[in-house]
Amino acid sequence: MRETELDQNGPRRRRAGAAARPGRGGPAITDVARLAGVSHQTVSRVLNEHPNVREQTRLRVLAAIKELDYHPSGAARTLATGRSTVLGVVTQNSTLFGPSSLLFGLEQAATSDFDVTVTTLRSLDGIALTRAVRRYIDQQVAGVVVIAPLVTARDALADLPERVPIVLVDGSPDAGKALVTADQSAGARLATEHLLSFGHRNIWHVSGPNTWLDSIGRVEGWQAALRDAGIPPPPLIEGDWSPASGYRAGHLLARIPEATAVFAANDHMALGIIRAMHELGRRMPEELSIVGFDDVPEAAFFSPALTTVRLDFTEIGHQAMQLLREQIESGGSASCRVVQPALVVRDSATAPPGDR
Amino acid sequence: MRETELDQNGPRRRRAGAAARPGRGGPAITDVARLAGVSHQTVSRVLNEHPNVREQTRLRVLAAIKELDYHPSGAARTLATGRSTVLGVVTQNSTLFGPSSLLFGLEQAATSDFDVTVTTLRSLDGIALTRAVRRYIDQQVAGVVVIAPLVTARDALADLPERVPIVLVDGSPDAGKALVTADQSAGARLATEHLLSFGHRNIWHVSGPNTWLDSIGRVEGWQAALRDAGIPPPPLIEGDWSPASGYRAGHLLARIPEATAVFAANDHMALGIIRAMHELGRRMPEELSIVGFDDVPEAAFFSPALTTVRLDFTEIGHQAMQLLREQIESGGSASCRVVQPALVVRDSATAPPGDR
DNA sequence: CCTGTCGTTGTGAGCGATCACATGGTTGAT
DNA sequence: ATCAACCATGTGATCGCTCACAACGACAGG
Repeated sequence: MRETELDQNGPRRRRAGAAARPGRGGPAITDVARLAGVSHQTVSRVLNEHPNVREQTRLRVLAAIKELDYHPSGAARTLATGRSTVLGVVTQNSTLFGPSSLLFGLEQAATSDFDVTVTTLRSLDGIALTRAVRRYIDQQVAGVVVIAPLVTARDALADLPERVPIVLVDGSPDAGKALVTADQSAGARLATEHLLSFGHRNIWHVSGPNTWLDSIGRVEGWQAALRDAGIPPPPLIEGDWSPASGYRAGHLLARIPEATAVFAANDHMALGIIRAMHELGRRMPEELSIVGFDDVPEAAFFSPALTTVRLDFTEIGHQAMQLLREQIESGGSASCRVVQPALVVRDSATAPPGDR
Repeated sequence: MRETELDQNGPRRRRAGAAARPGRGGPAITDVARLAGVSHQTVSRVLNEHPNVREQTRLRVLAAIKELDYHPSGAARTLATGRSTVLGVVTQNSTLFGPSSLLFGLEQAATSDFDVTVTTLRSLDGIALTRAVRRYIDQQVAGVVVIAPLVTARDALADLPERVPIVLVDGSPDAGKALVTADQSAGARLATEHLLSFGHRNIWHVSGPNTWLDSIGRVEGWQAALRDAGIPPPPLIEGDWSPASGYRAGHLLARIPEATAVFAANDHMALGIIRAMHELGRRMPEELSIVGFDDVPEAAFFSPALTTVRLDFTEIGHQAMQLLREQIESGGSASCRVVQPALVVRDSATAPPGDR
């Protein structure tokens, strides 16, 4: 397009027609430049909001951009600058409520500034994780977010090249990277203290796998709360987040008459426990008080409605993005943000039998 | 570059050392070429598995690649070829089980061939959807997958440029694009016929919002199954997928004594119904039989364990990727794949009161 | 021995942006 | 009036790769 009056009959450039173009995607920066009657560099300046462009020129360029429906090529820009607007997110291939909510929260927080690409790993072991992050680095992404709730992730991430802004979510602070995490321990404390406040003295815990940092933190919070109340913690029942494991734990608990309350490390295990109690004809919360963790959308509709601990995943996503932006813009340091959970009180906890 | 033995002491180019390099990402194709003693074009041929390269040369190049830990720059390749290995997925920002499982299934199916980038939309209206797809096209993605379970998506996608391979998932066939979808209607039939087989004659349905294609399909299947059995369908109760809406529907149903069975359009609404029945002291399945849809992981632990319809989201993801590959490779046509659901029988359905 | 074809490799020109630097016109201070 | 400083703009190189085409040698057929 464009060809001024001077060379109207000269040899045609590759891009002839204005709209339909054979080879590539859309119009290029030179097309805009020609239409606006400026150099490609001036167009580039307008695109990048460089201050030293006369307002009048700016508007001419903007008009040309609009007329041609021009969109700058990310590939070319990446090639020229050596950095891109793509964010890599590494997460685990699971439909667990936590990780998948986190992903959505992150995506939401990144909108418009960045393009988010996701790699889901079958297992979060060191090798797979390192490889995934390396691949992102090779692709010259602007930054990487690793959702790393597993212990195994910690060590793998320690010896990663420093080349790229990176934020861990739900990981452990000692990796030396920027980190956003939920205060699992505080959440567990909230849950346990809620049960303590009803007078329960024998509060059991069904945990997640001990390979999960979330799990470890919740165990610690539970134990700490009990100890602070001068109560020695009963043995730990380890589950695997699945309702099935909660169900098994429920059957186990049913055989322990002195257990009047249980804190489950997630809502789905709590559901398993509830199910077991239903089967055995135990009444809740009268015979067993239960507190869960996560506040999945359906928790309010369990029978009894589950008292649980809520995490604001959207907030976590926002914090992570903020930390990442800081690093991208100013090469900032490895700070750490902790998001506090909140107790959601419903019907699944009450005073123990003896108290009534 | 090039510096043969001749100018070894000449002025150093930007990239001096083999491994550590200041400016950009890693070694470039020319570095590999130099080390292997061939031209950059030969390296390119090896990278792209061009047939006419002598085996010996090939190996030399491969060795050089390995030694330098060279990774080709996606940006440069995209710029040069005009196409990339990035897949754009457009979905809705929800943590609903279906959409999010779909996303994971898709990601899994794409692994290694493509990089998947996700755009989550707050609402799937025409404008937002079109814009998201356009943005992907501007970025010269290799293909686009749209998870479009809403009616509103249908029209928006009809008048989209043909420039890019595109596959709809969970959309409607009349958009004229390639499509992978679950046979919602057949699933609903399965559920309804299961209830019919117990002798139920008065089978109600709690549907999803009528803006969802899934929802519409399930309603149709339910009605069709009833009509085939010579039973006029009772009025439809419309929910919104949430357990809360199921709960309300449950209370409504409780007032209708002749309703002996209900088919809920998803498991979480089924949970809401169950919850309402618990509250009202109705026994399930004796007083009300329930069948759900989705088979969420926790459905087996509802009380009663939920009979439901399962969709294989991994399969859907695979099919979508396959369709997309066909289009990318051969510019193929707009074929359509339908995945069949399966009934998962558990405890929430039994014969109606009168039959016992 | 000349010529044509094929397999293998190299050369140079893009792709579409940015960056470093050069240029020319205004200003304001000397 | 002179010079520096600054603004607005343009020029050409460059990023790392692929593409089109050229070049070269080997080997066949006339």
